[in-house]
Amino acid sequence: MADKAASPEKKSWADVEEEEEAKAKATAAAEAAAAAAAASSSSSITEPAVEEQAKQIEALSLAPSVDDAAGEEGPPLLDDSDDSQIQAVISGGTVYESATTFEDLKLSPELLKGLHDEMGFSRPSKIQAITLPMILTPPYKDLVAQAHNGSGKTTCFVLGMLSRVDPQRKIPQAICICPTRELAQQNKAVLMRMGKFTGITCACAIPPAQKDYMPISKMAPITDQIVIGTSGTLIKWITHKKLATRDIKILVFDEADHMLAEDGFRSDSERMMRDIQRSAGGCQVLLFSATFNDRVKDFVTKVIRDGNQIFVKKEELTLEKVKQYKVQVPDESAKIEVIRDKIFEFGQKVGQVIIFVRTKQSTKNVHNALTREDYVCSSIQGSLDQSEREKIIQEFKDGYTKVLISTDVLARGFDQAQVNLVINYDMPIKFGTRDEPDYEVYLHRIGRAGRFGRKGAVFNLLCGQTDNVVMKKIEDYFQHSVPEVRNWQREEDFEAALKDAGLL
DNA sequence: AAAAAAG
Repeated sequence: MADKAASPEKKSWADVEEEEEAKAKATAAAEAAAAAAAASSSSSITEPAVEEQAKQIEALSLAPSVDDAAGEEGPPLLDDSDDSQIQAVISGGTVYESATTFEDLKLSPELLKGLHDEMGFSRPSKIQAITLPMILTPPYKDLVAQAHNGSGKTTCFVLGMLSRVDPQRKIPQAICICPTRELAQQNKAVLMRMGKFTGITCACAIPPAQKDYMPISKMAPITDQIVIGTSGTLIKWITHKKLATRDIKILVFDEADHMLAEDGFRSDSERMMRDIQRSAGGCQVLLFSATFNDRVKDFVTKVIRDGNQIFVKKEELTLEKVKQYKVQVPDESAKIEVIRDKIFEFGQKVGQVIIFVRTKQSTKNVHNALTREDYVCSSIQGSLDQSEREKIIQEFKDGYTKVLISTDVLARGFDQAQVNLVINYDMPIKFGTRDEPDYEVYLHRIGRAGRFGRKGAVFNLLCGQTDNVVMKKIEDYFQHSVPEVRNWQREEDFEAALKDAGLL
């Protein structure tokens, strides 16, 4: 309680790094909106005390989510003292105390040690404070939770899995499904660090590299308590009885909107859910993502009927600290020129860069075009052999390569704090359309910069009329106007943009 | 016109 009053700057995991300007103010405001959404989405408020709390939360949502410099009029800035008014969030008639500290959550000493000593987290982030009690309190209701990119969702479900697993029993008790192998591996790495002192083990269910191929019949049954993987391999392990599902207590869908989208992994996900629910009975389902479009949200709320729900309005979803820009270029070769001669000039000084392209072939083309003796670039896409994918990711995470060209394989979830510049070489388009943006992919891509409230910049390279139509639709959708870099040939214009973003 | 996973 005492530290609550004396915390003008929010000491959470956002500031593990040295940046003191990463005060996570934007995150706090945005997450309050999440809490408000949670309160308003619950229809059955009965207890008066609860109702009052819900009103407080609702009131918070009226505060602007803009911080400094935005210059918009309106009520005063939502800061941490207001923020601390959030004590409980209710949903479906169950009351949950929001957690102020990890200690409030009655986590095991081993887990607390992992959080503090290994991860360096001092306090839960907002989404963690709200969802962890929901995840960890009986009757272990299902949960669908939306929160901003880089706000700490992974910790929510990793802690959930680690807490609900019995370390003494050497059988699978928790499963996490991810859309890409990279994300599965990353989540496993986080879980292993956080659970370092628990003795809990974890298997990664992704296809092996060519050189490690082994027929499934020769594979030993899984004895790890937790399995994290991609849908195809998980299903394969289950159908070949290498992964027993009867003791699964918790099933997590990371990037859940994509895992449940019709043009995503819905059929695989439904099959997993059906099989596990059938063999394990009442297993808790957790759905996490930064995005849930109306279509998916509609479907999800039908699937998770009796669960807790937290949603964020799409207008409040863009990260304040990640400045977006558009750059008009005459043709494709100008895109290369801009990246090489303008953006790299400054971008390289600043941190790491991810360049998103639409097709696998483009990763190679752009890679070749950008390769010069003084720039170390690498590129990744899903057709590479697994060992190659791992090597490229490792080199990037180690900071050996500064510029990574990627398809949307890395659009979601990929977490590298040093990435503060994202370039949309191609704009994300819904498959089968010419000028219909994929809003969710756009948001996820730009979320690769600005992890945990850090500053970042995005350059959208626009060439031709359809690109402009797409950009305009994106601005309208998120109700966020994107300024233009005036002249693609002027280095000073890019310098100004990066300065404005706080990167220079 | 096609990212992603996997058979």
